[in-house]
Amino acid sequence: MPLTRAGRPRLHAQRRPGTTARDEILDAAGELFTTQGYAGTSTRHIAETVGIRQASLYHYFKTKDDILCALLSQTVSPSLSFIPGLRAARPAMSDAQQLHALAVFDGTQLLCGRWNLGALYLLPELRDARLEPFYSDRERLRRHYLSLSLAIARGSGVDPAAADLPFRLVESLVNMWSTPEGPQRDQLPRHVADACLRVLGVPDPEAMHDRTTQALTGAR
Amino acid sequence: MPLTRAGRPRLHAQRRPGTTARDEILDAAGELFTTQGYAGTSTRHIAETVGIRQASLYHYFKTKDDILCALLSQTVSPSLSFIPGLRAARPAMSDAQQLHALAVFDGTQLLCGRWNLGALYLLPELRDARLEPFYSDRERLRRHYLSLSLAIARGSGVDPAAADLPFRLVESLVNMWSTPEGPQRDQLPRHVADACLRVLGVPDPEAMHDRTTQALTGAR
DNA sequence: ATTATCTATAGATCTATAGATAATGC
DNA sequence: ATTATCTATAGATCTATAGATAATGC
Repeated sequence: MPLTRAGRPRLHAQRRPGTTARDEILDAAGELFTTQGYAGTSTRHIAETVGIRQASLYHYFKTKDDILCALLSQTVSPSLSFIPGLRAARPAMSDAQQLHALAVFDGTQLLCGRWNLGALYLLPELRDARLEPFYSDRERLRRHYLSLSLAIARGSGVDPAAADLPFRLVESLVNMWSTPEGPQRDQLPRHVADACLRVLGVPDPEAMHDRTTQALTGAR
Repeated sequence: MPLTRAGRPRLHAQRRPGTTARDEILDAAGELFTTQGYAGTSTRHIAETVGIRQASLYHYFKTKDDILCALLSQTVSPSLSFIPGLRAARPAMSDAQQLHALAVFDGTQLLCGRWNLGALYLLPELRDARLEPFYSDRERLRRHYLSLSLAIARGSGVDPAAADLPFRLVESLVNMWSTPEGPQRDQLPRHVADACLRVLGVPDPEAMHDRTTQALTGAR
């Protein structure tokens, strides 16, 4: 419980949330990268936003690129980790119920962060070799959406060309990120998940969602 | 029909399509802005891609910003101009038929260009005061999608929260731009338009599309 | 001694301007 | 004379490194 910490004191008091300087930097970079883009954000600008000198960033990150990597690694993995649990829930949950649950979880992840980090994946400037691991995680997530969607489309008779759209619908939540706070915004993932099923020809997804809740809680 | 043109000759032969130097520059900038981002593309890089010197760009554009504006102005306007024609087609075309036709047209616009210019609207770095006119055009387009969608959702009983999704679905074509050439890709706008209606609770949009074609051609 | 910051700066860029040059047009 | 290009460069960045400084920890 030290009141002050080792090292030369900063010129400015802390302005960013986070228990470590590293977290403060990531918070500032998260805001700036998602609003000004990666190339459009200078290391000086990040440092100023944190309230430290530009060179001090390099005590925590070897390069500007490393800051981006640290941010990206927070993003896709929770949704990927959600998948094994879904698999285990078979056959209690139908493909449609699984897709719905994944879309709600993934969509909530995208919307609930302090910054719109999901939008980083859509920046064309980031198609870089160094970032390949992150994009391949994301591609694995997309494939899972795709295989669930294909199975559902097969069952309903909808053209399989529609099977990429559920992933795209959830992804488009990053373009709705600025929706003002309120129940409207909180329900977006649910509505998008419903839309995913409608696109695949499943009628009445709302009722199905209620059945899912029952299946998971064991209620009648 | 001059074999050469006025002015000092270039050091390199033409590499980019276009009848004027201005068009060559826009073609190069279109490729680079959409793949490397705006801030990530230097004027030197654009000039090298065209095959001229960096300073020569400034004979055609006052600033780097002006190049971007010229590109953006090519994008939304065709879809906006498509709307009055749709309005005139009422009441021969239902709201659902109008939305479908708009989505096919708009989606085709997005996919058929030489570069993925629609993606420029999703770059966060471009939320700039100077570009406001372009974003407000785009917002007008979104509102039109929204009002058609709301009317359709009212009719089908689907939650009105779904009414923003058709615009988002069409918009997500910019993330599918790299789909390899072929019938698959050509039919994407059609499938997305179908999906727009399914999201709004319209069953069997394919059949409806055929009826639209009949209404417009006057066939039986 | 270790740590976290600071100051200072090298070297590479980046945008935009000034003015020279080499064609055509009249 | 006009035009489209070129060369050269000013001045403002930008990333990253070197090394000084001012705390705590032992």
